[in-house]
Amino acid sequence: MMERMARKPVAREAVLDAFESLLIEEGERAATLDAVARLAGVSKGGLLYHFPNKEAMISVLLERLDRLLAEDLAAMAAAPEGAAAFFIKSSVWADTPLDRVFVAATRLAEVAHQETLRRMAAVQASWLELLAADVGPAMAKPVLYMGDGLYFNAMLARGPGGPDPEVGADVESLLTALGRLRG
Amino acid sequence: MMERMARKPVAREAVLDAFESLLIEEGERAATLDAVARLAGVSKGGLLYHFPNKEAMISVLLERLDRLLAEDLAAMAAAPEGAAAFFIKSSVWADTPLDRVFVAATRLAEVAHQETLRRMAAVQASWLELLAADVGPAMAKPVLYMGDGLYFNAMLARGPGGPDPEVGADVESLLTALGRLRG
DNA sequence: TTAACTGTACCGTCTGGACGGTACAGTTAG
DNA sequence: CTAACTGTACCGTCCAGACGGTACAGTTAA
Repeated sequence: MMERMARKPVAREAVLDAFESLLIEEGERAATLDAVARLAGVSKGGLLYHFPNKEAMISVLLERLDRLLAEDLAAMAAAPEGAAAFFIKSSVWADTPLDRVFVAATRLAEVAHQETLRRMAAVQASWLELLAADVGPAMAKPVLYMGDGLYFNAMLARGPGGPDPEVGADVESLLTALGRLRG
Repeated sequence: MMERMARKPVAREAVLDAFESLLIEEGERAATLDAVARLAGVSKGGLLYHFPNKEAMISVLLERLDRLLAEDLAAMAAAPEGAAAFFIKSSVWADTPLDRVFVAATRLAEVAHQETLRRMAAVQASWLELLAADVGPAMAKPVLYMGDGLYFNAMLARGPGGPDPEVGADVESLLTALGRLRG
């Protein structure tokens, strides 16, 4: 098979990972092109070779989000414990690839990045649909909001290198609550 | 009564309100000193006359938050429908002074502003305490998270001049859910 | 087989603008 | 007279992005 590329673009993935990390750990303001290039171990020129501008970097990150989210939605729909329980459990930070892109995207949404906001809204709608199929349309929003609230609080709790709080007990109480909502 | 000031510092409140508005509607990055001064109808020199630096502006905004929050907590504790129902109802965006400072503070927390993060954590703890007194310690977190999730989603839904979604139905379903959690 | 060439994957530097903040001289109004 | 401003000019830093290179893998043609 012929190789179209002279060398493998190792920098490209490294840059994307670095961008994601900076968004997660230090917020959008810290995720400058210079900082991303530095963390990725790439020169700024090299970064801009792969991503002509910052917007392009964001857009590729959102593609990564879409891809991982599609997998997650499939798993949620097929979860034996039910979509709602799956959703609650997966609302806790576990440092999975999906968690990482999702939080990174949240950082962008926070600074009112339009395209990101649109995608996040679509994501919420998808989740709501699956939840409604599981717990009924009336209780879908309460469940969605419980999960989102868990996420929200975990995000607020992040300091610089802050230890992730013991959310295990929280998940337990949310699952108990879920049982009551199911009635 | 003697007037110590030659004129009333009208600019001061105007600046603070403008800062708040910019944080809410356009995010932290847009809330630059120049932008704040412009929106407040004040010169940049005038702004810096009252607030020697940006940090000072933030700190006065957080004082405003503390003040309004203390009132809200008192109302929540005394609410006839119960603290939890009061909390859910007040988790919806109503453009009250408290809503405004709170969302503004959230924007600062989002960019990892340390002092803001500390205050927000304290706020959550206060709410949790009152909720636990109302619905019991086991169901306090689920209720807290439902309210936070509502807030979180409202924030994500904000576009430029985006119409606030019909959250009335959401509140209804959350109150229904609250009833089941109590039962 | 090898020299000439092509395209990809980078590197390092520079520029123009924005931002936070300083300084300070003047103006208005109680 | 003094507090509350306005307005402008400026500084240092940081940032997005442009630009001109370099290194080298693969391709082509003599």
